[in-house]
Amino acid sequence: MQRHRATSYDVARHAGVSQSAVSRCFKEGASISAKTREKVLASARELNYYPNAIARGLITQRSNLVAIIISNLTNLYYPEVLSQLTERLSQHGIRVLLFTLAAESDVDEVLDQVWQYRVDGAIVAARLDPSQLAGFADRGVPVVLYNRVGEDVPVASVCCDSVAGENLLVEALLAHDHLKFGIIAGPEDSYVGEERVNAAIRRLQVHRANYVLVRGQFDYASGETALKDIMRKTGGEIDAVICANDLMAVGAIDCARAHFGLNVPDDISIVGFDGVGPATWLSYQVTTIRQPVRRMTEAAVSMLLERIASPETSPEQRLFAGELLPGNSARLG
Amino acid sequence: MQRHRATSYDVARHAGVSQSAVSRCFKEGASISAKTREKVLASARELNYYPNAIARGLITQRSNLVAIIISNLTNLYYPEVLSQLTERLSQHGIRVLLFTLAAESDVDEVLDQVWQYRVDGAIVAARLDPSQLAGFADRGVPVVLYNRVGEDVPVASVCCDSVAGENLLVEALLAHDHLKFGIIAGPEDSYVGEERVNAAIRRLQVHRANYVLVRGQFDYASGETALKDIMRKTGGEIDAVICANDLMAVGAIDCARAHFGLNVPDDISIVGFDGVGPATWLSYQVTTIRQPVRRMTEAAVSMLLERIASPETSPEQRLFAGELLPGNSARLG
DNA sequence: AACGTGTTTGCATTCGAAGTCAATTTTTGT
DNA sequence: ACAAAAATTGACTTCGAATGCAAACACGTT
Repeated sequence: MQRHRATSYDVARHAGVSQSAVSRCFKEGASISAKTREKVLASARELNYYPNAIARGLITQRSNLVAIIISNLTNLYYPEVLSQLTERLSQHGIRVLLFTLAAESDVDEVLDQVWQYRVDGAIVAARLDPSQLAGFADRGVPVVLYNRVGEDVPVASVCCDSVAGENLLVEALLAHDHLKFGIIAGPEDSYVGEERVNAAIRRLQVHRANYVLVRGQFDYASGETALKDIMRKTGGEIDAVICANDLMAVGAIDCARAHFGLNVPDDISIVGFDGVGPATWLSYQVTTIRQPVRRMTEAAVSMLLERIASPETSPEQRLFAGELLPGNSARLG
Repeated sequence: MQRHRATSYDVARHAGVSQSAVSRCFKEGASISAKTREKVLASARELNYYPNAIARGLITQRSNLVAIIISNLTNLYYPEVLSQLTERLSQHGIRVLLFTLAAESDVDEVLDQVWQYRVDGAIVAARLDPSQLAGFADRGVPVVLYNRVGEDVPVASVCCDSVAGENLLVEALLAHDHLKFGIIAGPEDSYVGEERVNAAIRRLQVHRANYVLVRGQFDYASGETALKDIMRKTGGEIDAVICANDLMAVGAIDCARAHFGLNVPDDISIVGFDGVGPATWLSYQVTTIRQPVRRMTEAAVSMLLERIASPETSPEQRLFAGELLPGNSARLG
């Protein structure tokens, strides 16, 4: 039995029916009598037959595969997103073809592969330029962007509202006598990173507050070094640091305490974004915006399924408000 | 161009050659003249043709897909493993079909899907019983287990040596006057969890040391509650806590500090296992065993590729020693 | 010009399941 | 019991690329 895996013909022969009958047994609502069905399923079980999804995909023009393209799996926020997306898709009988990117700008190499597998759709958490988006449109492959919107081109997308979130944070800080700000941005090619930082800056400018900006890489280590940079640049004259994500906030908090002997939040306030696991750990309790991950992944999957079912569904942006986690890393009360 | 994606026939017609010629252009080392090749590739580019991997898979009996089955993506350790595996496989032209499990014992439901997609191989970080392993063997699908070994059945596997690792930790603790131990285990259905805990216990027994055991779920919260349990059960008479992974160690450290006002490591030593990111953060600096993830993923991928190329390659276990990270959460000096 | 060698090329078939259509069986109504 | 309607069935074709085989071609020799 090992060399040659059973095909529908093998099962048909074994059950004394035609291949068509076997095929129909595995399709919901196909015309088949209960008796034949039983007979076929028994043979299938005996021969260890599983329909070949590859062959099925070829004829039905539906691979039941969805590509998930994701940039920083190591970012603590994405693993949760990924596992939720996978779980939800799998409940709908759809498998996940995973593509990871070292940097958000590496999408191109990956897309070639995506086209070859004739995926039914894609969920993308990476920046796509208009020509890349056109690639999806040309091939009739629905996409849903995750935490990104189509630049210039309308695309279906699910986002957590960066602007509203940063406004909440900045307003809260300003309302409690913070005047001098540091900002720890993400890498320049990150969409969310730029969006969050720009939102914060705009808000600070409205209030004519001062700030210095330093770039990090979204990881713990860059939170540390970025804070050092900020302290050096400002001579320690800093009330609050706004970080583009929680992981850098955590790095900055540790650095403030260990390296500068500062008390967080009494001497310095540090805020993040995401609401990932470590943000709520007792040592940090980061003041941050928590993204409603469950609702967002739910939305992404249902939007995608909808578009797979009817490709002409028009683009839609779903913007979810984040929740302010007061935490204890900022002086807010 | 959108409705109907170009096929090799379209390209053939456009370039004025046969379909065979087109096919040969996309195969390394096939018999094709430079001139035709150019012509075909030009047409392919113009028509936006990408070979259909589904159709190719059907005829070649190779899907170029590998299943990765992984249990706790939220465990901080696995995202890194997953992204490295994906990256390495993708360098060999192999795509990843991802299957996530809520609990390690849910494998069965997932395997049905795996069979349907005719994957060329699988990397599994979940417990497989002999009958499940037989399923792979029967179908000639090579498997490599990650951090697990075949129970009763020999299977290719890559592991970090739990026994050696725990021995290092326990010996170090015993050598520095720790006498009363707490153990925070993982869920019962976790392979690595049990292996680590059993190794630690055996070592403690050799030295006739006392211990109490409490079960957690491998997450931060259960590290906290488990420590509380241990403190309650022992009335606080505890020198060291051995945790089945870093995440619970971090939870326990925070709990010891915040809830019991203990100083780590002066009042209590807490050790973990994995060497994940947060373990090295300044607030924790967990004394732990770091798994050589890069070497392990490299080994897993190359073992799998080897077995895909020659299915008769006999089972092999590769056991990697972990490195003791002294950290600063245990009194070892 | 005829021959042999080696390279390109196209034809025809194959992979495994799904779906169309016509033939057959079963069910229903009278 | 019989015709008409409905349900079930099987033969055959289809999806798109790969490949064995034989035909066609290029090129160098004599």
